[in-house]
Amino acid sequence: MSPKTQILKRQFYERPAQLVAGGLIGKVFKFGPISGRIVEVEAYDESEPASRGFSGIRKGNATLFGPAGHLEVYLTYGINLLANVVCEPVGIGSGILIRALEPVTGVELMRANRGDPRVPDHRLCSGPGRLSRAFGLTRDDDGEDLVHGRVHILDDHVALPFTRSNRVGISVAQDLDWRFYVPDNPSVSVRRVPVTRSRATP
DNA sequence: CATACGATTGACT
DNA sequence: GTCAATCGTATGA
Repeated sequence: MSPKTQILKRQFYERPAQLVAGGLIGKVFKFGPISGRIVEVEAYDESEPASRGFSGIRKGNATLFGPAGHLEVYLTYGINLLANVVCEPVGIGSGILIRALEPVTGVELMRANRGDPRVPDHRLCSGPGRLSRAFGLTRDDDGEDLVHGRVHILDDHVALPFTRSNRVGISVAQDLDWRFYVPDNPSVSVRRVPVTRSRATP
């Protein structure tokens, strides 16, 4: 008998981002009728310069410094909303970027939200901006409580094997292997990640 | 004020 | 492969 599906508890999130990140792989991100299984995330720690928390509390990142287990939704490139899971106790600005999901329920709603009927299932949530759009997230969802609010992360006891690489799309701290993803999963974002060279080719 | 620039995406050569 | 879209925030004159 497998244990019952449950919402992840507050204490799950009150840990360093690198630890929570690995724990999120295989969990289910759910917003109303729409849900997807997490297959790619990146950890961002307050102490390193690629993190939005690195420079302290600012106008747009207060949620990140709030209590763990909340969702931070923020705009990048003036175009895309990205979703962060807040980690660590109040006052620490660390979190996890959800980068890709494998659609589970509400696939046609996702396609409608994406606005393109030709998008194949495995591309609906294959990127941080794409999944925010597929789920219909808005800036009003910034600060949503993942434990008691409308957006949840569920544990249905499905374990997926995952590996790590360096993170995508950043210009600093590129050496940290804080991207966690399920190898060969078709929903993982396809952007090429710069290879971390331990030694430059001569 | 002016300007630079993102934890990206989609269109195009 | 290259590049524009688009806008809130940060930084400097």
